[in-house]
Amino acid sequence: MSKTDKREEIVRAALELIAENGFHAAPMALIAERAKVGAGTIYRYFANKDVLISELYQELEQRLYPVILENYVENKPIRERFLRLFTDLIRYFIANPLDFRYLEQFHNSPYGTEYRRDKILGKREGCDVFRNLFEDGISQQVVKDLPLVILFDLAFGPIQAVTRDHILGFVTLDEAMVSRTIEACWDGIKR
Amino acid sequence: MSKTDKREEIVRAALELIAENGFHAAPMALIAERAKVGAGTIYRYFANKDVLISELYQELEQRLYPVILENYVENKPIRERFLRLFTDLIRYFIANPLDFRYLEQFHNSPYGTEYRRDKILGKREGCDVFRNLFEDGISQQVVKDLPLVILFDLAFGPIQAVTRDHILGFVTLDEAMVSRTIEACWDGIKR
DNA sequence: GTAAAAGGAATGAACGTTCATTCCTTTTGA
DNA sequence: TCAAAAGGAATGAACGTTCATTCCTTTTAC
Repeated sequence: MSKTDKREEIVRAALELIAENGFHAAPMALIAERAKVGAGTIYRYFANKDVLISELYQELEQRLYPVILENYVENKPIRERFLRLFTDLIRYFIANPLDFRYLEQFHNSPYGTEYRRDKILGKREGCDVFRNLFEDGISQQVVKDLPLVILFDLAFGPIQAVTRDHILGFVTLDEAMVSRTIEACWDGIKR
Repeated sequence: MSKTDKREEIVRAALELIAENGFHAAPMALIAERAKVGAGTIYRYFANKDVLISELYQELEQRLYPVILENYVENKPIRERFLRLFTDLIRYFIANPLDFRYLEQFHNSPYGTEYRRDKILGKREGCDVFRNLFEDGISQQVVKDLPLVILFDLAFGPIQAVTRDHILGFVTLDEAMVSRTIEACWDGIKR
């Protein structure tokens, strides 16, 4: 096994364990076991568990962005851009439930709160498409004139909730249901 | 200090610690210290930590329900009932941020997922006002004909998100902003 | 071409710490 | 005086992390 393979195996094992049952269910020894690697080996690639968790988060973000931007076109009507962006977002998460569950765990942990604070205070560059979309929407008067944070919550809140419920099996999001759900989100933020 | 006082102190200490920094930041020894009680005393009132956590959750639910039902009237238009219910819900959480943060922590833990599964599968009786409201809305054709779970997510998703962001100081929810946010939620679920 | 030597990646047993829980002593209240 | 309640030190399991050692690859020397 090559060097990068080992790193990948560690990251994959951590993703699986944490996504499936949360941080508390992923001791380093278990991550090592699932990655088929010695416990000490993890520390050749990551300084400690916090670093592993944070780097994994960043990797997932970096995988996600290009995919949802692939079909996104800036100079289209706001509504169309919104539907496209959020449809592709839900599709990505449905196709990659481990990624979704991991991001969720991360956001609901002290790591995530800190991260969010940095993003909102502008200390960290995020995926600016969303911000641009909402700002354009406000200035074109097709989106409600509410604080950006609230618009984000109105859009991402339901998306996160329905995706979680689909992955947990509480509801089935087929293409039609995804579409109707995102239309409903749009109804919430549009003027 | 009377017997019930001690129990209350333990519950209060646990609520504070867990709400402020999550389960991992609330070891039994610290709960005991903050409650001004011996570590062993906790076990006279709760069989173990899981029981303490679950009973505290149920207590918070039991405190919440009467408050949001206080001004709720069944035979009013759906829209009015929706606005009243969710406004009172947000107000309660803003007035009781520890309760909100605790419920959030609980819901985002394995306890919470299990709990939610039981509720959705009907194994546990919940606050049926919400279900009745949405079902009435659908049958009166004023609410979108979507699965109940999705309607819940469309309504509770944003509410949870904005409340969290208010409590974390990312936005300020004054009365006007609460009202506009809940109107936006209504726009999302109404036909 | 081959054997010896070096380098460094990988290992997992061992360590110190933290935690939930238990157990035994002390205090309380009737 | 005694049973119940409270206290907190003791316990052992679980955890993240370290480090002496092994193992494997690459380099060196002839």
